Amino acid sequence: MKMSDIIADMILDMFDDQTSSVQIQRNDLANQLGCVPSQINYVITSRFTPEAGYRIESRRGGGGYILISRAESKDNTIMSLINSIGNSIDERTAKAHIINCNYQKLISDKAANMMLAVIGDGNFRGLPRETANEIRAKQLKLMLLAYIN
Amino acid sequence: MKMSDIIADMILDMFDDQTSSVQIQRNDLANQLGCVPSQINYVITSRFTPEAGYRIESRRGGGGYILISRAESKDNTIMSLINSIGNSIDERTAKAHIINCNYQKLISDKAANMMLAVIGDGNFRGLPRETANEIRAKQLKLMLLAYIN
DNA sequence: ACATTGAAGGACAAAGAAAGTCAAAGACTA
DNA sequence: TAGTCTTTGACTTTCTTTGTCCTTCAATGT
Repeated sequence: MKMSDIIADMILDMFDDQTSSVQIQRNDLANQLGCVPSQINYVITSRFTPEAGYRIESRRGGGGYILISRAESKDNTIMSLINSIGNSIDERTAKAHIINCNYQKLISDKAANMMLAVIGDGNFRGLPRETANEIRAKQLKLMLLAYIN
Repeated sequence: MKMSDIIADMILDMFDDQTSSVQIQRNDLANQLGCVPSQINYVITSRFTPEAGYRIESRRGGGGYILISRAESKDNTIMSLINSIGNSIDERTAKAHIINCNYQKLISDKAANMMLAVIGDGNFRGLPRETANEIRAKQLKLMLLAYIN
């Protein structure tokens, strides 16, 4: 079996029905499994993606950690929205999605306002349209994910 | 748990709903917790910052002390944080502000996670650093503003 | 008043502890 | 065999801990 799969399984096993997040020590885990630390990063970036419903946080330095949280939301409406957003989205479409989610009570007013603030074209003034659309897509997906976590 | 976090929690616990300021004896506290005195300074400068709504006063010599006072209103604190952010901010600083706000209970976990998701460097990959910093600053300010409205 | 002394706190740098990045090399697969 | 996925390792960045030396202040004795 591939090392990457072993690592991924290991992490997956740490989630149980109760907990929706898992904390690991990168070096410890690497040591325990006999791989180099950076392979943990590889597994995380290739398998524990936003599209798969995972959010990553980390801290360096003494007592550092990597925290992997998964979306625990029953309604997967938002998850499928996340997956439907490609790697680029324009302001109009993004706005429509947000307003729609809010209208359906999937996200709160406050969250919707924060999202709208972020995806506004004004923030990307000066950038090529396509670049802006790509950044917007990444950010929107991550925000939605953070919201349902 | 990290010593720094223990110290920060200890100080936070000394605030109650009534009192908006806390006085400590650096050496006593260090002794009590089993760390070196200068670590108290580290915690204060890294966690109890003006941006997070704290003001520090101190006195040396016999009977010296450190006085930590916090701002009364959460919204005011966030407003002054917004004002302290210029038109450019790097990931590290933005992250520190967000984590701090969350730590001080100025913003919810969910909001903090959404903000962290947005300001992450990964979203801006490929852009010149300064361009990314400018976009990040705009977005962070707008999000904070959306949060308190 | 003045000098001395000891009790604080401050500043800063070095060492230590994690995690992140990136690119090159190797292995697999269509 | 081209293209993708994995593995590895060297180097970087960030955060924390520790220690040493410096400055300030109050009390005290002359």
